[in-house]
Amino acid sequence: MFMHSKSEGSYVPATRVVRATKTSPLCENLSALFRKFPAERHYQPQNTILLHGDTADAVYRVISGTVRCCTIDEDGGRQIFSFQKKGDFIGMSDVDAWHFTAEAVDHVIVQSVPRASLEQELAMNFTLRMEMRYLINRLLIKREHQILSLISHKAPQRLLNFLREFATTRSSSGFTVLPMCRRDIADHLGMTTETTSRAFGVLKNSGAIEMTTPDKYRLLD
Amino acid sequence: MFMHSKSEGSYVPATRVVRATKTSPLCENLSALFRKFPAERHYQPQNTILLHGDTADAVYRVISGTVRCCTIDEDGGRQIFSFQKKGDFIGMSDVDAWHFTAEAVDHVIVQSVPRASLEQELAMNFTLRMEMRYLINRLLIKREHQILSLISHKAPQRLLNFLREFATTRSSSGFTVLPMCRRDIADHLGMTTETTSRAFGVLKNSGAIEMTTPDKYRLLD
DNA sequence: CGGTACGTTGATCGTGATCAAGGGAAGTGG
DNA sequence: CCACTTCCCTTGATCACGATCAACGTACCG
Repeated sequence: MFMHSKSEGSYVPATRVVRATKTSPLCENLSALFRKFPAERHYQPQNTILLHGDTADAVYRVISGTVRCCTIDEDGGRQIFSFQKKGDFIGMSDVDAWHFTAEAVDHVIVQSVPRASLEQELAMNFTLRMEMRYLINRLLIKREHQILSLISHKAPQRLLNFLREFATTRSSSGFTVLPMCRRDIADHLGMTTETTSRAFGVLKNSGAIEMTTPDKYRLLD
Repeated sequence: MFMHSKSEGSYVPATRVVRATKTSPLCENLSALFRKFPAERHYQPQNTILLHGDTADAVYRVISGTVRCCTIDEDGGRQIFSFQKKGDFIGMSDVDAWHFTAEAVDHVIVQSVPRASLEQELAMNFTLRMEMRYLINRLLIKREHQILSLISHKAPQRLLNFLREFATTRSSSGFTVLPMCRRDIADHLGMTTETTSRAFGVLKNSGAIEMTTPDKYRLLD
């Protein structure tokens, strides 16, 4: 007898929330650079924005929609490292070739700055260089938190942490909409779709979250 | 009946080895900077080299010995992100405070460059900046490989990958000595000491490695 | 209307965590 | 020098979590 308890409040939450990366830095200089290249590109759901291995000839910023950044291993396994949303930058760390693939989850609009322009600006602008360093350092710290989370948390806790972080960056209040499917969440958290679905069930039954449809949730407690 | 088979060659290896990060980059300018600060510091086993949260007022390079870089979560769980050895740099990514702790595994000798000197040099030296970017990008890619490995490989495979990578960076030929204990390896690979010990057993029985003492191994196949 | 993709739930099985015990090496104090 | 502790490695037994295999309902779409 070791099924999930269906009783209320049985799921221990909190106290171990991944130390949230501080509020997103302003990156004034970087933003200013993007303002010089206002052209927008649109991507339909599931379309590729940039492909692992291709020349990293630009950097991107998400204007709207959700982008998943992932790699595929030789066994066909996919790992989604992050979901990028409005205001997030993509591809800042790569120097020559993309070390990951970026795909549109829903309808996505991005701006891009040619790599050459970025490099030119970087050579002259000290503050921009510092912004980049902070950005990439935060990325590294985030990856290490993900490793820690994978090792020390069970599936429902990882999902809860994800939903919490996702909520802070998306909805200001009330319900949060999940633009991605269960498979995407599973590949992000390192589990199967079935486990993801069951983890949602655990969180609902324990009163940690409330859901109206499979893609809308609200944090409780 | 689902114990490990004790028969020879039963353990499927290879084909999915984490794409090894290329041979370590030269980092000529960075090395030159370190040559200007030849003073060495010595650390006894288990001693702290730098502490998570302290001001990142220097960067380090390992002269000899092995350093473990780790973080401790609020439940006491420890995650060792990397073992740094001769020639490796430590603390290049942090801008203000250390986001991890570095400890000596065995007797360790390091050199250090004051942060201020690094920053001064960075401001003037384009090549040095590029070296730093490559270094940190490789670090990020390495972390993402670690995540992928955690998700898609079983314990013996993870251990084998670790032993392979460790061997390439340590011993040129023949046997490789493990300076760290099972607990350190376990905390690096995200498993328990018992599982680590059993994983060694699997690799030995499958003919993937050969061991004389618990801290000396040789890769076969 | 059939096909497909997605979410959910159930049943079973395997990996690894956990609990427990024992052996060997090294250090300490009598 | 030996009793004693302590740490590390190993092995065994059991159990929980999550993967896997399977089935089903629903929404969407050509």
